[in-house]
Amino acid sequence: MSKLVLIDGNSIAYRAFFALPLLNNQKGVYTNAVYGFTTMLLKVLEEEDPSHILVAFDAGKTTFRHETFDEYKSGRQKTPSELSEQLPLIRETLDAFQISHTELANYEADDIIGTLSKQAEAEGWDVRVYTGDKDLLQLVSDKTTVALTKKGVTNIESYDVAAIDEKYGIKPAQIVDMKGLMGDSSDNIPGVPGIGEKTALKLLKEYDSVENVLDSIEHISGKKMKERLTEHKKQALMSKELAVIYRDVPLQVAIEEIKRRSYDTKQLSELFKELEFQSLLGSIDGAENEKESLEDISFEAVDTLSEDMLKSPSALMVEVPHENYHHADIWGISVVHEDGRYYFPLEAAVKSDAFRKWAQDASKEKYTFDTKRAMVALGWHGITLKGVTHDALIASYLIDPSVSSHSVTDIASRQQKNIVHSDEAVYGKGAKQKKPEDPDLAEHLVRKGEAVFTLKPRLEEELKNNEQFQLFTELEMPLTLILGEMETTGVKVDKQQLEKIGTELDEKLDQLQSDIYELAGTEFNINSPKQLGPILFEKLDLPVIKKTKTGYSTSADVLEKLEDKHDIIPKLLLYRQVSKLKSTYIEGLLKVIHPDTNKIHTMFNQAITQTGRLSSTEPNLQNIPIRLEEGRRIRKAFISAEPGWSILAADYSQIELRVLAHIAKDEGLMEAFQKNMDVHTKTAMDVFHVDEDDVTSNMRRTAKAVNFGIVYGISDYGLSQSLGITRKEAQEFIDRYLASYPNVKEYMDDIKEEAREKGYVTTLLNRRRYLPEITSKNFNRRSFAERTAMNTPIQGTAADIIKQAMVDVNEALNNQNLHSRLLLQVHDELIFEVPEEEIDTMKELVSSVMEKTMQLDVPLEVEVSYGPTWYDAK
DNA sequence: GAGATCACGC
DNA sequence: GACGTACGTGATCTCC
Repeated sequence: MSKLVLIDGNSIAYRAFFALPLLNNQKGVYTNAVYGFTTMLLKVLEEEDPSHILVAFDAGKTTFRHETFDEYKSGRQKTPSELSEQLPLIRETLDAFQISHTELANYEADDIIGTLSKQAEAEGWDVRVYTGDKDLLQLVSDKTTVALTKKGVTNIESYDVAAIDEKYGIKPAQIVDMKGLMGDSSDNIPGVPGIGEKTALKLLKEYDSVENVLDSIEHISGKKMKERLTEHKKQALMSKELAVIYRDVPLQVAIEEIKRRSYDTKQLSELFKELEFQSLLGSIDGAENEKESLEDISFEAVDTLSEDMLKSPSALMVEVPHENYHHADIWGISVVHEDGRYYFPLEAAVKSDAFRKWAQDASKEKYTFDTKRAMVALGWHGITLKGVTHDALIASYLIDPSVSSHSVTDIASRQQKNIVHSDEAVYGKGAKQKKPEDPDLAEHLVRKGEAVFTLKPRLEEELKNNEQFQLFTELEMPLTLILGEMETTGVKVDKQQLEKIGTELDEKLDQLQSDIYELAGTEFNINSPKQLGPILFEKLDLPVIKKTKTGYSTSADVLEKLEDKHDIIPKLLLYRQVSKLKSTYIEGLLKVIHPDTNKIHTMFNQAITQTGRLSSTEPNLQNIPIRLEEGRRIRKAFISAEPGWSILAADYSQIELRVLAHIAKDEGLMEAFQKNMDVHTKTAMDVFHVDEDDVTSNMRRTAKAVNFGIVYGISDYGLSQSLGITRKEAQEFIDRYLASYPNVKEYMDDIKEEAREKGYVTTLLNRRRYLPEITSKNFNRRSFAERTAMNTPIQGTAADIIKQAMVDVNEALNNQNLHSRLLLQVHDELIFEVPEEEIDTMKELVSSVMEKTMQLDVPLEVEVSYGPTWYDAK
């Protein structure tokens, strides 16, 4: 059975362009529409598996419709140049896919599609049309269906005859009559003034067509309506005519010629590389097997190491293929320096005194990619890696934190050095990942080493150009080692304690579950929003507050609004809270207790966030509950590894707002900190113009939310959500805030201007974040970029400070030969384990080092607390 | 395996 | 006509 897919090229490109942020490659070529178009194309090819396919484009400005109506499509906004530039690239992509595309002077893409679908139907084929334009619904028949883009590009809604009947109550052929009556503002088709979709459909249900409606004007009720129809008779007929797709276009392509061909893998992968569509490279059949040919590279694979193979400086690659490097599986090691390239298996390294000595010698310089991974994995094999002076991962991240992949391969290709295959190409991906044959693995690791070695000067040069070299060598590189030590040390957890809490939670869950079933009058999966929605909003008939794209929203903020409407609601909220604790924190944490150490070893990602903060995974120890007592108890399971030691927590008080006060040099705000006031109360005083004693709890709550908004860069919308007020009211609070703190206002304006001029913003230590969308014509994207511009220097500087504090504290611990150990960092706090006899020293030392780490115009304040468990350190 | 929804921390 | 709202991680459900 033949199946023809027809794609409305301009329409889909248009949708893709607006659905995606304005992406561009290194050369500054915009690619978002091409990307969106291509993802849709890949999905269509896979899902439809068509035998024939063609993409139709509009040609030129005028078509035969302009002869009927010279105002046709006039008044339309010009296509943005960022989009029209991409249309040739889309055609190029289609060529690489070997998919036919065509356009024809005097006709629109619609007409080409109409003509080919007619021909295909005559042959008895199935036809499927992809477009964002409802006009094409008129082509729907027994053989033809239309896929309309709903949201974005890949989210589509499919229309057959029944679906059109359901939605509009008319036949496909009547779509043009509908247009004739209601018109189409986007094409400047006038229709009949005063008639919209509703009225048009009502008339058509009774009279079938525009012609019949006009012939029956006297029977139609309503004086106004009669007048309108009489007066605009001609216009209605013309509008209908304009909407009719012409299905006998003199096409040059014969239908047999648009047979689907297999695509040109080489051309396509080259194009994707050029456009930097890394994620799509993998989805091209054959691309992962067919590695591009790289220039030969010579190396030695050895089983015994000698000293002359290990020089200073060398690139050192330790391949730890599994995401979690605490399990220490190492596939192989390569060393590359000026005089040679070597590959050897882990066993060779472990048994080699020469390697151990070299690796542990801080004076032997090493360049790596992801030092922490290599360091921790080697550490598990008893080798303490030292002397790393350059980490390409960290360098790449500092140069531009937004790039989606910092792999060796991608860093190399960004520097125009195609000398290393992707890991995916060599190892496969996902479940298919496997260790390749020895020579292939060896060559791959050597290539990575070669890339790291040769790219080092280029990356350093970029860092220096950005004035980030100091940030790199004196902050982030030392920090990597500290994080590695923290991860290797791990945190002791009391397994029995976790299990005990788990049992209690289970009992609660059982009780809640049966209560909920009883209140609902039925049993269902409470964890499924899809099942919960209908029960709440249909069976129990509660008011619908919010919908998601797949159904009713049942999120906590919705449920809170319904709290006193039904007894089931508080039970649900509690159920959610308890089951989150059980699954994420009890079961999740028990799962990641390392069998060898009985501790939890998280991994801090130092190269992921856009602001410079760290993140934590497997498990995430930066989101252990604290707000609600029920969850806070989880912290009782976090204990010190040594008997009698304590957990000590030191947190910066209001660090972001202090940073803001410093950056903006705002007197009102600075006063709050210089006098050590409660900052939210102070904000309430300034915003509401009242004395301290007259600040109500509600005023303070509002002020706190506004401060929160400032720190996290939320919008008026975000603030309105958190305070449960209207957007307008939220904006008023923001305006009052800025009026109270004029220098903050000035800072906000200046930083936006700076972002527009430079294209990026920086933190106190020159961390950088690019904001290309700050000049976007799209209001939402531009606004988002502006909020980011205001927020990133604040949050990023706070991140700089605590990172610097970690380096300083670590140095102090070493200098004073203390046994206390840094365990965790949670954005504004540091967690240590401390022997009894060092408690007093540490209380003093940690707070003074943290407070002195950076000299701001306002004092930094640190609060220290400690106890036998993390819970008690409050 | 991917995407949607929900929830936790800062 | 577009359209989505601080970030990052993780669990579960659902559909393919």
